[in-house]
Amino acid sequence: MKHGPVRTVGRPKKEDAFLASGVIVDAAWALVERDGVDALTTRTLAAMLNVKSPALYWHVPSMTALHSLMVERMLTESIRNPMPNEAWQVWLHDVGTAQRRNFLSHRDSGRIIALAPPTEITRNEVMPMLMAPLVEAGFAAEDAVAAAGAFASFILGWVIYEQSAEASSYIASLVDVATAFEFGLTALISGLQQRLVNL
Amino acid sequence: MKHGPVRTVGRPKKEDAFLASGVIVDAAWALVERDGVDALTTRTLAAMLNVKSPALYWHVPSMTALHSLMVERMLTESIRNPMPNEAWQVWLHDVGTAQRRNFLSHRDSGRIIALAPPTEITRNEVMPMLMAPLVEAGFAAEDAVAAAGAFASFILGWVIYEQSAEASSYIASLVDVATAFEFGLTALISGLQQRLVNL
DNA sequence: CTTGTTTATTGATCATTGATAAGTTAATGC
DNA sequence: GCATTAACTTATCAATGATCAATAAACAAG
Repeated sequence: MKHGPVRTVGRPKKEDAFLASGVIVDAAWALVERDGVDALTTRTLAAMLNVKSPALYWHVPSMTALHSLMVERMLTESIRNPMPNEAWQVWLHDVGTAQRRNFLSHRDSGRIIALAPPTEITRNEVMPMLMAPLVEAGFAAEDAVAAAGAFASFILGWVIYEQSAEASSYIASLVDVATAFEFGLTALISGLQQRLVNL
Repeated sequence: MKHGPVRTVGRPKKEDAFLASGVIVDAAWALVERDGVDALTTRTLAAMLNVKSPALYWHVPSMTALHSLMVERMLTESIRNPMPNEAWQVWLHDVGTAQRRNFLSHRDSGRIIALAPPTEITRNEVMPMLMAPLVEAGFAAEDAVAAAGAFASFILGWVIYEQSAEASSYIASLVDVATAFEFGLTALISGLQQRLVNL
């Protein structure tokens, strides 16, 4: 027995696991992946951490803020800079593929993104990380923003549909979903390339 | 006074406005557009219709079902078939522009789409209406599905970001949002065109 | 060591929310 | 006229996000 199930009021003893924002986010994803986003409540999450629900509010200001943290965690996992001499088209294609895979590996992530305001990290790290290689490739600054936005939008929308049981079973009845995504992704990238050379 | 504020139990008198699924959907959108999706509860919606909340359950089985009906209403508003001799690229561009405008005119529509399973009408009417002109243009059946999916995903994702106060103010600080959307839309379409000729 | 302060939790409690059950009555069919 | 159906109401539930006061371990100061 690590620490007994009985717990008294007050500050936890030192050997007890400390809660922290990071630990909470991990538990939240674990819970969502097991039971879906509707099962993510302050009580179930707290129970998973051997804690009562008000304790969470010491570390995280609200449920919505937790959603944002969850998104932030996920986004930073699946973005990378281009390797030296890697063509931007190849890099973008790879990042897109990785992001879809990453989103899909987090159950209900599309819905969570949709209801979580982007945090500062998203704005100051993720977006610039997407845009910089495009500027490098010759896109005007505004076009790079637009291209990165289109790319992110396509992936978010796609995952939302793919994670909806009804939508995805409908699509799957018509076509192989992964192939269809691939088709759309390459189309978008080649369209961006065309906008680049036509200047 | 049309009908007094006092209402008795039981079936409503004939001159009272009947509730119906369509009326409820109208009221729901009106409410969401005024106060946002978080204000859409069974009670506020019922109050708007001069009715108590359990009455809604006679016409609509659940809140989620209502969301689906709201989405259905919106989608069918902004899709059209191509006009005779209208190039598919022009048509798709126009439909995309109209859909973004239409989505944006319904507050929080992106979030509502994200949490509403698509209804049969969406599957059996909206998607085919998008795909048919693409097949006509020469796309293979599977490619038309993929193209329509990519198109719908791009627009949904874009609107979600644009309707998020934080995301949209961030984007707007860098670029004109409508122009950026236009850029992404034309890129996607020209990318699809390229996949069509490369066969 | 004692004492006061900070940190991190619990228990109690609220207002809201989606949803159900049972009662009630106007309209409708026979 | 009478039974049935349609369409509501009132009353009520369990679940949820959130707040507040009480509490105790940890820690810093003297």
